[in-house]
Amino acid sequence: MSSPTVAPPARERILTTAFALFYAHGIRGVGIDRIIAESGVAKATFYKHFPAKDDLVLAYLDRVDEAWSGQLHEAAAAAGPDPAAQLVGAFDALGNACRRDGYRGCAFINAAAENPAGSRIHDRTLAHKEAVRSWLTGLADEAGAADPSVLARTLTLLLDGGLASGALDAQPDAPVAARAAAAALVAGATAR
Amino acid sequence: MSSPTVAPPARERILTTAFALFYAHGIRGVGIDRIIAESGVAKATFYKHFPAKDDLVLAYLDRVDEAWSGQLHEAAAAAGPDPAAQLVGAFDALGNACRRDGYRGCAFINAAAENPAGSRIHDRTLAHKEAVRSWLTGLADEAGAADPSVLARTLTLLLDGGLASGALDAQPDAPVAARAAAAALVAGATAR
DNA sequence: ACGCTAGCAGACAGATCTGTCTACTCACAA
DNA sequence: TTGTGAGTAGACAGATCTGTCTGCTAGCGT
Repeated sequence: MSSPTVAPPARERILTTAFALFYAHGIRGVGIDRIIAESGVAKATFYKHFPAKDDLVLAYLDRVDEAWSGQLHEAAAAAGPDPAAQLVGAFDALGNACRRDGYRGCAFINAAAENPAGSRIHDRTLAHKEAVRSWLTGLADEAGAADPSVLARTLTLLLDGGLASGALDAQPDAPVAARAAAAALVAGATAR
Repeated sequence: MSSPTVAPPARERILTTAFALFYAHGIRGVGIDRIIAESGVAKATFYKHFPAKDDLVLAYLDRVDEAWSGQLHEAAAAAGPDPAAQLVGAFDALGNACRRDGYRGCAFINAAAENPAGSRIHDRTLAHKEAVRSWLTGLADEAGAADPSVLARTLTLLLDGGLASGALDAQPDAPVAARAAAAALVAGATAR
């Protein structure tokens, strides 16, 4: 045992609580008061760290981005050094995510669904998806794909489709089918 | 010409208004008062037709289901009599949808994102997705796919992915890539 | 000892949202 | 003519939600 659980800083508590609540109930479905109550923080403290609810939402999305990108990269890396194998291996992250309890789809897609097109939240979602796609494009390029950007785009479709539909029926065949389709498409696109 | 368009019935006006507003701003983003005001209906009338907001949402989703299924079937039929070609042709509906102005993704996915897992709205979404998938499974079967349910599942992933990500960046290459991938997968699965 | 910063506790204002309820109008059919 | 059904107009209750503001406490460096 180390120190007697010193102190969890207020900002961190808020963010952790918001992460769980936003994801589980949707952004509009969770009020500031509830976040305040469940994170055990004073209202003034909350508004010192996050001047408006949207600021908290953005911080939440950043945390989601960090987590999801990490899982994607890890899964890809676990597939070994071959870029083509990494493209397919990334889909293991999808399977893991869908299997997790309380899984409710892609937090970014959900957030974008609740917010108008020009909003900061919508833009952040776009940036996230773009980052994933450009990472996949890089891998596809290394793998020698005929058209890396098309392959990457196609793979993001499978990924997003798996994220979206896996949220509905919990049946595990969605990520399996996604992975298999990815393998076929990667093989087809890199065949020489 | 039949009857001279007698009167615009209240229920219909409500539904039309709700369709536009819910889709554009999200379900939680539109209040009853606004629907009342924009459809030019009295509050009592509204609550006579729809005892609760959720009832209106359900009616809205039914209308969406009708429209989207219709477009899917039409696009498939336009591809001719060959079931394999129909599976690919269905993706033209995706392209048309993404190209439409004010396109904001799949109304069902968006609705599910705003509502908890056990809700009637969530269930309705599930039923819709299930209906699409079983229709695709039938086509895949007719097309002689080795495993019709896996092919259908894979195609729904591409479809949902296109619906979800097409909502973010308006770039038209998503539906194009989806269609191309569908063609490749259908060809691969039905090859003998 | 002093002041600064971080935090806690909670009242409060103002807006908004769902749903109820009363009262009136109009068309139409018995 | 009289009743019924559908609709209009809008006040109202009660909840909830965001954001502000006032006080108080406690650690910490100087």
